[in-house]
Amino acid sequence: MPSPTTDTATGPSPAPVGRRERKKAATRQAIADAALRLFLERGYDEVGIREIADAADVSTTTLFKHFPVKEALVFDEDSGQETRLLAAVRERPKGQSIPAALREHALTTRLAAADSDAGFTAFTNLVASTPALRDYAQNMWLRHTAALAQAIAEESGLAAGDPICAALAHFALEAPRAAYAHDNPRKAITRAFDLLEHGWSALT
Amino acid sequence: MPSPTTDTATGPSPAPVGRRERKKAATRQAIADAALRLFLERGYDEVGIREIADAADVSTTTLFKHFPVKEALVFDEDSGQETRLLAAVRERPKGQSIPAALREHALTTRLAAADSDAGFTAFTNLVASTPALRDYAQNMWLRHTAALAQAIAEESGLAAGDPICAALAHFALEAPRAAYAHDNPRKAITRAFDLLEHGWSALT
DNA sequence: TCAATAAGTGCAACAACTTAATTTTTGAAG
DNA sequence: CTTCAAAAATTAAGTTGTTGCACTTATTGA
Repeated sequence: MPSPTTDTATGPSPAPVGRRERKKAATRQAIADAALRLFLERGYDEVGIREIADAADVSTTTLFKHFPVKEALVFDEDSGQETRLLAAVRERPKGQSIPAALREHALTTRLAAADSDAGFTAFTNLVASTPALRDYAQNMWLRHTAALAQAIAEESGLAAGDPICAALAHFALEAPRAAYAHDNPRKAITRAFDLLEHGWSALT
Repeated sequence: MPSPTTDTATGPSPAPVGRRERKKAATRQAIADAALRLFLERGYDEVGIREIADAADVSTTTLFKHFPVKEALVFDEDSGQETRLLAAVRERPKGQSIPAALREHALTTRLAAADSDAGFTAFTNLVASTPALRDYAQNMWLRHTAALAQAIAEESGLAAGDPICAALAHFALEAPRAAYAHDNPRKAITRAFDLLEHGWSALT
């Protein structure tokens, strides 16, 4: 689940270099911010594309150059999340196991986004209460697990279709979700990944 | 995966009684048939709603009274499928285990639809090659597993959220899918459900 | 027979999205 | 600094899925 906030820290997001790319990124961000604000204020279905474009002071065509469909406005930095997730596996320190890398990623990136962000709950509610967004998020989640499963297969040398890869990918993305309901998410995540780590090392 | 063909046999579908309901069913079928024919001929995205309505000789308003969204035209009898699936579990003969009931249902209903229907492959290809339909089918599939999981929980007396129910539901719907790739689907299904049956009896 | 109800119609409208032609902005070469 | 090609944004005019509304027609049950 992507965080709705603006990237302020110099995180792992590819810092735009030229003025051109910086401006483009700024426009994109202005659109996403305006959209999220309006959606949270009045609900996803009550806000039209034109209105968002007006609020961000761009034309609707420009809006669609940045976001292919309306739903994508809500899951703005989703593609970045997936990139970082795959990077966490592919570029993990030598000697670190794949589940360990995933745990680290879950603890740093995902938990940090969740509890530093005050609007996170509101965001989650928005998605949960809007059918169109629920469906979109669900399919997004499936694409992420598929991509992660493939990356795991490549990194571990297992066959691309091996169900173990799919299962690990599935659990690794499900664990943080389940942990939010827990009173101590940090601990819940750690223990869940302990389980995965043991199972993984036994099976590979 | 639902079969695209018209119901001709007196299957478990609730036979319409009054003239009114019969007519209604007839229009619905006319629309679905026209839609599928056009989609197979020219592709999902190349056929508009208005064209389908014309082909079925109804107004677009009427079309949407029968099918809430365009995608639903393709998965016409999906809701019936789900009903029959749940019924197979809930109304199984006394003494029959849940996995056994699911196997029977897979063997009769689902396999029968698949290899009796010449257009089945074309239908599958249509869905697989159209992103909108892939996504829709995926979400449909998830709703089915959720519904099945709940039915299994009720029938077995396990807690509603028990992961075992979700897992059995998942595998029971996945098995026939995987079996189509096999050279002898009937045998593949039977063996897959043997596995589930043993696991189930051990765990409950 | 008659009134209630449900199915179907025609049309206009809206919102999401596309396309094409045009203008502005920008990075960099001369 | 000027010039120029490409990227980004705009304007305007569609197309398409989907809905609302006012209305007709057919079926049903009393």
